[in-house]
Amino acid sequence: MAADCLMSLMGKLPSPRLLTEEALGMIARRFALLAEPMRLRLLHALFEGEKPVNALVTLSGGTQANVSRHLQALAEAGILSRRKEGLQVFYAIADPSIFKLCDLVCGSLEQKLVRDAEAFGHRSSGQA
Amino acid sequence: MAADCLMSLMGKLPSPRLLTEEALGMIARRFALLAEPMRLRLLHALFEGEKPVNALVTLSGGTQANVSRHLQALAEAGILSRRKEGLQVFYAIADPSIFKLCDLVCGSLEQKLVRDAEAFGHRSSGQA
DNA sequence: GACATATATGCGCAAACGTGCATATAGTTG
DNA sequence: CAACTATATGCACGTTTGCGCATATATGTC
Repeated sequence: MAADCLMSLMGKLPSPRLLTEEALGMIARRFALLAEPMRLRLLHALFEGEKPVNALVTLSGGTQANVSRHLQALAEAGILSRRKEGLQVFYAIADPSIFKLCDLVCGSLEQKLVRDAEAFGHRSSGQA
Repeated sequence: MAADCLMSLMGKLPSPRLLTEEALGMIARRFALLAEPMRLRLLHALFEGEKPVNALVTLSGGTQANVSRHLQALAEAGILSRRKEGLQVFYAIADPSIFKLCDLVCGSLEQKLVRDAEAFGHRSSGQA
C-alpha cells in the first residue's frame, strides 16, 4: 500500500542505492507543482479539456509570460501534454491522476472545514 | 468529479463569493505541505504508526528544531494528530487521504519513469 | 529547590520561487 | 520581405521558505 510507495518507486529507478533522497525529491517536486494557485487555476481550466495558451491566459487572468512558464513546468513534469497547431499551442491534462489528487485534497479539506466549524460551534454558543 | 472539486469546496465555506481564490490557496497550501522531502520523510516514518518526536528526529536525520517545526505545520493542517504523554509528544497521521495521495503520486511517477526509460531506449540519445 | 530530558520558538541567513517587464523565436498573412 | 499574432525566454526584484543556532518552555526526577 502507501507505506512502501517509495520502495516500489525505487525499484523502477536505475541505481537503487542513492535513490531514496532522489525519489523523495521527485515526489516533493510533483506536489510542489500543484502547490501554486495559478497552476491550480490552469489545471482547473484544463479540466474541461484541451485549450490554447491565450485562452488559459484569459481564463486565469495571469500574464502571458507567467502562464507560459507554468504550463511549460507542468508539461515538463508530464502532467500536461503539448500540441502545436499553427500559431497556437494547445495544452491538455496528460496525467489522469491529477483529477483524483484534487478530489482527495478537496474532500479532505471539506471534512476539515466541517470539523473546524463544528468545533467552533461547540466551544462558543454563537458563531464569529 | 474532479472538475468541480473547487465548487463543492466553496459550498462548505461561510462566504461563497470571495472563496475561489481562498479555496485555491487552501488547496495549494495542502499540496505545499507535501512538497518538502523532509516532511515526506516524516510522513513516511509515520506510515508505520504513531511515533514520538525524538524517534522521528533519529529516523529522518534532521535537526530536532526542524523536525518539530515540520510536525507542527502538518498538525496545524490537520494532517497529523498530536498527543502529549509525559515528556514526549506523539504524532500520528490523522488524515488518511495522505496514503492515497502518496500512492497516486508514486504510481504516476512510476509510469512516467517507465515511459521515459522506454523513450530512452528507442532513441540513442535523450533530452534533459 | 536543582537538574535533566523532550519539545517548541525567536532570530538571521541563504536558496528557491513566482512575477512583471522587455524581448526573442516561431508561424501566418499581406 | 514586412507586419502581425502566439508563445517562449532572459533578467531583475520582492517574497517566501527551509534551515541552523541558541534559547525558552514543559515535564519528570532527584
